[in-house]
Amino acid sequence: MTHPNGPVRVLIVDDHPMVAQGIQSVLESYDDLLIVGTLNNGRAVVDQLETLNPDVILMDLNMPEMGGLTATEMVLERRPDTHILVLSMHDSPEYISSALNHGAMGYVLKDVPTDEIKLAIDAVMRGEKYLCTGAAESLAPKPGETRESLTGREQTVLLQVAQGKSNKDVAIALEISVRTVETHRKNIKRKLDISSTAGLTRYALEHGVLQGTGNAL
Amino acid sequence: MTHPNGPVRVLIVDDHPMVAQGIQSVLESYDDLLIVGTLNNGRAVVDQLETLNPDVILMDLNMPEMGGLTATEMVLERRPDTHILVLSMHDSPEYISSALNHGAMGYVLKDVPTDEIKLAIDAVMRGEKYLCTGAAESLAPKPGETRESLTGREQTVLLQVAQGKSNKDVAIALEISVRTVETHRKNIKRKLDISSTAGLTRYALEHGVLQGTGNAL
DNA sequence: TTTGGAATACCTAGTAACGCGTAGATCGTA
DNA sequence: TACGATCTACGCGTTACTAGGTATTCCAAA
Repeated sequence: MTHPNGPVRVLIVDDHPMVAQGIQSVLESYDDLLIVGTLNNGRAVVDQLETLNPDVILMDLNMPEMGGLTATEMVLERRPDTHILVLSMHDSPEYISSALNHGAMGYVLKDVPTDEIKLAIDAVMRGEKYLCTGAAESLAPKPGETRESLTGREQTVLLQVAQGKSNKDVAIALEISVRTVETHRKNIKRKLDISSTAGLTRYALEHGVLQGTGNAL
Repeated sequence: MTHPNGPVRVLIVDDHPMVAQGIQSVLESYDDLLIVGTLNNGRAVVDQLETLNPDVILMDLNMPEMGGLTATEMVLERRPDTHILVLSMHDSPEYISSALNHGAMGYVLKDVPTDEIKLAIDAVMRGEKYLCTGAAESLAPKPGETRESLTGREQTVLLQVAQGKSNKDVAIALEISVRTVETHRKNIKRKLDISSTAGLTRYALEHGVLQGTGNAL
């Protein structure tokens, strides 16, 4: 650690100035925290990592230029003992587990009370993982609802379908037979209990399967 | 006006505490503003309108219980000279014009610099409408892209389609013939230059046609 | 080595949607 | 009143998707 007993160096990353400002004003009142900067995209984080030398990064996910997930990976490659705490509006399990898989130490929803951020920072600085209430609930397997998870190939197909491609288009793109695409699509619908293409698209949109995709229709 | 020369009474409404806190911390530095409260849903605004007596309401759109549009309408019914300034992440023309049609005096995107909020407040208090840069650009008709707008009926059909209904379902729901639904659908696709159902769904989701709809697939 | 999931592919029949086109009924307004 | 826009509706041939299946290959785990 670079801070035997000094304040925890916190970097705030969010493309919405209002959010960044809000977090900053909350954290400024704690004298064991030092805000070393606020940035608005992932690229800037990677660029200024050495200079700012943060212990904890509060990282938004959806940002222009470079998203939070990519930035998280790149930061951890360069400085593996940085503690990354993801801040996000999205509470779907796909987002949360994806963030954790990319190396984030915690996940806090933007609709939690502001002082919970301090709890999260303390936790990750102790080396613990931290999930806010909503995030933990979302990840927990629900009793009656053992959601059958999609295989990798099925997610790929779902992504394509949600982008507006026909079965034939998907078949060409993935270099497989149309029949195969039909089978995957059939299985996806069965697993998710969705009957329409519109439903598939909404699922993909709401569960982050499309993350990193452009918005072209 | 209830404030001949006193400070402007500002009410902040946002379901994300971090955003509310951020706005508050920005506005607290202006001594001609008085923050009379922060609420997290539209219902609370309507309930406490008399008590808080705000001159300006900074209103988020997407909130649980009661959204910003409904709240705006209800507030203006009760106190027509309240100035409502919408704060939103969404920059699609549908959102913006919808907000203005519901009586909002201004529209500010959440990704603008924080001090622009003060400009917006000053503007609406002078009785002017205020659109932040991104919002104004989004509303302005683009030269090469004279987006043909959807008729009311077409929006209705689009909503149904995006909810996952088949043409037949829509026909039953709207009590019209399947042929008619097909025609509307055809015209919508032509106008928006979209070829797939998935595209329609994404358009509906991203442009707020589905606002106020539950999330059931 | 056997088992099982995943990915691949095909069959059949039926239903839905698409892409052309055409056209009557309203309604507001120029 | 005549025009334009909107909403409504239909024909017809083609293509796409759906809902039941079954089956083969591959690879990893038991």
